[in-house]
Amino acid sequence: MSEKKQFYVTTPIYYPSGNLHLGHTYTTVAADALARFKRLAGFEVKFLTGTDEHGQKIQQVAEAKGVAPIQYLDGIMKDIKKLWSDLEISYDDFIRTTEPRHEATVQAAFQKLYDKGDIYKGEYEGYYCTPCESFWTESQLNDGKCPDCGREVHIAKEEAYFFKLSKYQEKLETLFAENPTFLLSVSRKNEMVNNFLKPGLDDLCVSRTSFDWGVKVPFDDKHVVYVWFDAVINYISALGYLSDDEGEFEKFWPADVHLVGKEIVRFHTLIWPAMLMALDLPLPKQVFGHGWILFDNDKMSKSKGNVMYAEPLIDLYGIDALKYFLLREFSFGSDGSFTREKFLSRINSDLANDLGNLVSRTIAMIEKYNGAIMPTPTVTESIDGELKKLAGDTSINVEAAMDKMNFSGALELIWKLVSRTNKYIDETTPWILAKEEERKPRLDTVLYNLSESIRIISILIRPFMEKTSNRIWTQLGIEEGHETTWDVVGVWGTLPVGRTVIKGANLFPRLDIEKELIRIEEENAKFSAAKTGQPIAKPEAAPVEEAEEKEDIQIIEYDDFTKVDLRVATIVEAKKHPNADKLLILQVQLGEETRQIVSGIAKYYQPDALVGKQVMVVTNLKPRKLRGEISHGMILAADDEETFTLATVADSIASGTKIW
RNA sequence: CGCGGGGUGGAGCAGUUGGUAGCUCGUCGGGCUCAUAACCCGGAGGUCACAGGUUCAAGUCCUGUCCCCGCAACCA
Repeated sequence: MSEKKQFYVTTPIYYPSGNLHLGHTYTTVAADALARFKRLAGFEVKFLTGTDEHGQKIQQVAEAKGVAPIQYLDGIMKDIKKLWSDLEISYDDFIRTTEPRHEATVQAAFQKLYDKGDIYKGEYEGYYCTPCESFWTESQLNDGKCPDCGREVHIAKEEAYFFKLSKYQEKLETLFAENPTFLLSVSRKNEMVNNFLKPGLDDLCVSRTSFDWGVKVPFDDKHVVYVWFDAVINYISALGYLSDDEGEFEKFWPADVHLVGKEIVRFHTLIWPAMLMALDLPLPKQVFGHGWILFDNDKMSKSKGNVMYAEPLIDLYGIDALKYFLLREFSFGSDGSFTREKFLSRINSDLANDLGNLVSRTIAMIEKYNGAIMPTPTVTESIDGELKKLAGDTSINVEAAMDKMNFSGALELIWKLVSRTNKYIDETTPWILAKEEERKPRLDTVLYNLSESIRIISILIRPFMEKTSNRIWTQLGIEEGHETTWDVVGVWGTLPVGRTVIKGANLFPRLDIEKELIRIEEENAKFSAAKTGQPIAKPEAAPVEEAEEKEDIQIIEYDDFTKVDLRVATIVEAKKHPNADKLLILQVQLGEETRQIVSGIAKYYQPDALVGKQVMVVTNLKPRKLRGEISHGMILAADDEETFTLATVADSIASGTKIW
């Protein structure tokens, strides 16, 4: 009678700035699979996700929209929760940092550290980058600009509270030295140690006075708590730390693993552990910094028009296909590139051909050869041994892979069993056995073995694809019960006989790749347009400012079209942007006028090659600075996966001529 | 010397504490016909970017070189 073991897994709390894309989905799906796996394996699981709702940017965005921050947040929250619910994410708790239970813990923790002397009052003077909400030292600046975003910084001085991060330097060094699996994957560890730990840690400024959308410092309400200090506390505030009821905290802390994206590893492996040390709390057992999902090898970004959203994929192919793909295709530690081709080919080969077809042919044979009744195995042959052995081993190996967060490895192992089972059909040739009456007992055994293997597979895939798992059970004529538990996943012969099997619809119909490529693109574009009010556009086209909240732009009136002033321009000068790799600064002739346009075409054109070219230009776009250079208009161009080409005119014509 | 990631058969990727390369797709040939034109078997194809070094042994450690990618808002 042992108590259930606990397992606590978290995702980052997401910053609710708009629509979550496939990248966010990735982390959460991974956490979900892990949580489901652990539940299946008999653990008492706590799976936490949430949103990070404080900070200057939220305040600014809300102000721009003329609503209170919390109203703005409530709206976005609905979308996020809907996405998780569409994906059937099995979180146990969803924490918002604006909830009283969280704010109370933040304040209590802050107070505790202040009382202890690990937070002290000081004065901060430095270079401040407003958009990044970061102070920088002079040596950190890049050309006098913010090293993170490249924009202007200004000297700011403020009274502030500091956390004695430096005090924990040695302890952190020891942590990394003695606990090689604290931070995975390994490359990230080197990054932390080399870049931050070795140079030495400075005390961290943990309060701000420049805005007030945050948790008030309990003993000094001019200050709000620094968003990162605030944010990481969520992992313990959700458990009730320093509240009236610390039951959950005692039960689940320390966390077994924090799943985080690679860009926030620093906060989770230096600052957060130091905070916990200061609070005299045990550290999370592991932080896993996973890679990004790129889109066609590029970081997803709204303005690049290369954001892939989860919703269209779910609508088109279902959540199981998406979850399977995300966790199977990519290696969790490193970056991976999403392409529609990969996605579709995975569905076809792994899900339709291998798994779907296996179930289909097996059930079809039981219907055909045994009147749809699950037969009783009686005649074992040596050839069965290999299948049984692999089935038994697979669950053990899958568990080991999952413990290492090796999701793709786990699925690969499961699919080895799928393949082996398909092969078993070829080896045993049931259709031949069926021709001879006296071999019926052997046929029965073969059919049973196939079904048993499928039963085992259905349990193994359950953390990743619950819907499919359920559908397989229905086809096998079983329900959730003894035979579907993890305890008997590797126990051959558990599947009950005598049940009626039901041949359902194909688990995963084969897809016509060519057609589906187009559908995905269309649906994603439609979704993106509906969500953001922006059509897919070139980078320099996006006047990002109040880009949200416009109506769907599918069809426009003629009058709308005439609002766009298109003209022929002649490029008279082109040079590289000094502070940007992708941008060229062009001087173009528009009739009498010469104006500057910054264009993101450096990748495709040499500056010299452009001079003299006539191009089409949108002249009445609101001017905008791009990396410090004013851009007054936009050059039109077309591109697909292979080619990038400027839109030009068929014959030479005077610059400045209007285009209709 | 801004920071970081990476260079492994045609494509996309794995390669744990160093021991003579694996997977998926594709391709070529064969088998089978229960099944979703699916499944099974076999073949071809890699001097693991390059050059040094450590070692009995290196894709896997060290040094150097070359090349590719990302670094505006937001953000896993």
